[in-house]
Amino acid sequence: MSNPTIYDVSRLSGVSTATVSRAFSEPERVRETTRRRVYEAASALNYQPSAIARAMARQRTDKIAFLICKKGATILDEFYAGICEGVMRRANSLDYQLIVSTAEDWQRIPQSKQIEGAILAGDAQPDLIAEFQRQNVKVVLANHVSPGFDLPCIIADEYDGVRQALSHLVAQGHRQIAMLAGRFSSYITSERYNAFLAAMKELGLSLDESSILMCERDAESAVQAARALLDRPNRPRAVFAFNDVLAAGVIKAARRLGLRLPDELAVVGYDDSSVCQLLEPELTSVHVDCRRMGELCMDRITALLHGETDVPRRTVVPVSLRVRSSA
Amino acid sequence: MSNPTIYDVSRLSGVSTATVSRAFSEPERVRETTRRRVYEAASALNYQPSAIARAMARQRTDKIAFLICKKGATILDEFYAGICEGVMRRANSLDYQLIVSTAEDWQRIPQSKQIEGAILAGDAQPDLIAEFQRQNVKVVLANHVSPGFDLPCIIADEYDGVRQALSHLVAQGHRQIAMLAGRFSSYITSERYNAFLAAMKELGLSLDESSILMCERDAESAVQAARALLDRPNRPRAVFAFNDVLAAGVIKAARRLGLRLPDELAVVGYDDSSVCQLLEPELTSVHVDCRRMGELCMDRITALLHGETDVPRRTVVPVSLRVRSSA
DNA sequence: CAAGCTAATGTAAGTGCTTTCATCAATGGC
DNA sequence: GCCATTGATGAAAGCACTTACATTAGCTTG
Repeated sequence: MSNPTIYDVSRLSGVSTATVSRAFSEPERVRETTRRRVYEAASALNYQPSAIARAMARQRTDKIAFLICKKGATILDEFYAGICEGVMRRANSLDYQLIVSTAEDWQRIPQSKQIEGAILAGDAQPDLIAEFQRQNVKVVLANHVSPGFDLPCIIADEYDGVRQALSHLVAQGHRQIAMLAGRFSSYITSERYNAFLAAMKELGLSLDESSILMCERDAESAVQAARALLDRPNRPRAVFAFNDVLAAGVIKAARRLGLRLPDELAVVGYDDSSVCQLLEPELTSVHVDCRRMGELCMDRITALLHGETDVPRRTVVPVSLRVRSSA
Repeated sequence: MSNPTIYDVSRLSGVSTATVSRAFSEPERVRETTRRRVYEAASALNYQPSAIARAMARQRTDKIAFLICKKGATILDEFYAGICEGVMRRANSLDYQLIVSTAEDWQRIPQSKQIEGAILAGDAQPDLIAEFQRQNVKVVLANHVSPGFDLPCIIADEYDGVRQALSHLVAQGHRQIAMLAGRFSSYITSERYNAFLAAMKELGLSLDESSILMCERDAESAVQAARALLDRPNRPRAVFAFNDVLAAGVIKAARRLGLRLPDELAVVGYDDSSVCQLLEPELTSVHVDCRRMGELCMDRITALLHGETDVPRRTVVPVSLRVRSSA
């Protein structure tokens, strides 16, 4: 019942275990004929090298973790799922095993996980990072920058995303643009906010304090906020929402007021999540290539693991506005 | 630089490695005072037992895999992400490590992964299952039933879901109900289809061949299909869509035709995905507790791993209609 | 207080690979 | 044909734990 070991293969093929081992991990170092003998024996026995034993001997586990650090976020968040998907793809093709978890769950368990690297997505707590560094685990940050640490991080071009969105609205003739943001706690959202201020200035648009709105991060709060905004006597004709869920809220509110989109109200979202194409009108949104971000994370981790020292610290992935019918 | 081992702790605390080992894995078997000495030494050295070495010695890895088997599906599919989330939660709290991947990616890599169990979500290929069984890996199926195998599987109550949806429409006075399904290839969707036929019959509704529609699985196809349906002289007043994306397509089509919902057209979706609350009107949909499904999968796996023999083979999780404003 | 018993601890043999170093075979240059 | 070289293979020592079994310490009890 127990699995065949390298000894069984060694015996059956008549070569030493060293050769069997080499036949599997460095085939070019063993002669063609012997190699074939080994493979035959192996498949006859249905042998597969044990990853555990290998890890033990090599002192490497080929295991890395993807942790969602944003509070309350899970793999159900499309954005993080997208990054995860990218990481997963790359991890699989590089033959790394990927452990997926949230930072909270992860920290609840004392047991050492023997990972070689960790990709932290979202606002990673400094003490988590420090802990990993102490354990000599390589760390890469996704969608976050942690000032205190000198780590590779992969972020989207917030500034350009906001600029593209606003430029588009301007091109449609809008000059009065309201902004709706979820109450933000994360590095990235405040980054986006700064980008908004900067872009408004750059485009020469006046920034009316009253048209900067904050709400909770669910659609219903967005509806409320949007409603208040749209009820004003001098309501804005364009709204830039910090994410698609909020944008959907704005659209809902507009619909309920009987406004025609995009004529009477233009709406732009952010993230280009799957909901954009399900709304009517379809939502114009800033597309962020989160899969790509995930892939880059994995690339940085492997570079670190290979001992490379000149790993880029800050990689900004380009974004692009997907123009649809909401603006 | 290298991590401290059990020997270091043994030396520092003045007890044997066996005792150190026990102090960590069966604390009750070592005297209070010694235990404390061991812990002190361990924390002084910043020692953490190596999961690898432990796995090696114990012949257990505490590692299980969650594989998305549905073709083309990824962790970005909200439904699978939900199951994954449930599995993850439970896995973490039970101190199992979870490897997440798609079945395709998984099979591309020959290397043995040393997992003890696998949770296969969606239509798992028989040969994949057989392969796992051959390797003595415990298997549980999520959202799928594979007739050829005697495996625990966790599925949602398709029949009841459809029945609830249709009953609700009937309660609203509808008698002519059209159905829109994505071209289905999976076990579950055909199950849902059968449930639809059965429920229609049970409710005494006439089933007009022409009001059973199929389309591709994206929103745009649904729009096309719905448009054709709604253009008919004698158009139906209610549509039951097989999932929320299709339902969103129907709503889009209806909006474009200027129909008022739910008065002129009632729409019910399936899955209760996050989009339901973002649409206007909000989409009435059949809620499936996929997190729960994931948790149950994990429970079944652990039962199997503990050698229990009377593990339930077929667990049906209840569903419930979330009534909103689209119907 | 010795015997007997149990609880606590130690000894050492796995666990299945990798890898260093040594050995041996084969090849080529002269 | 001999010696230096290179390439292929083997022997054996880890890697960091667990655990069966042996041993010892600590109590109880008559």
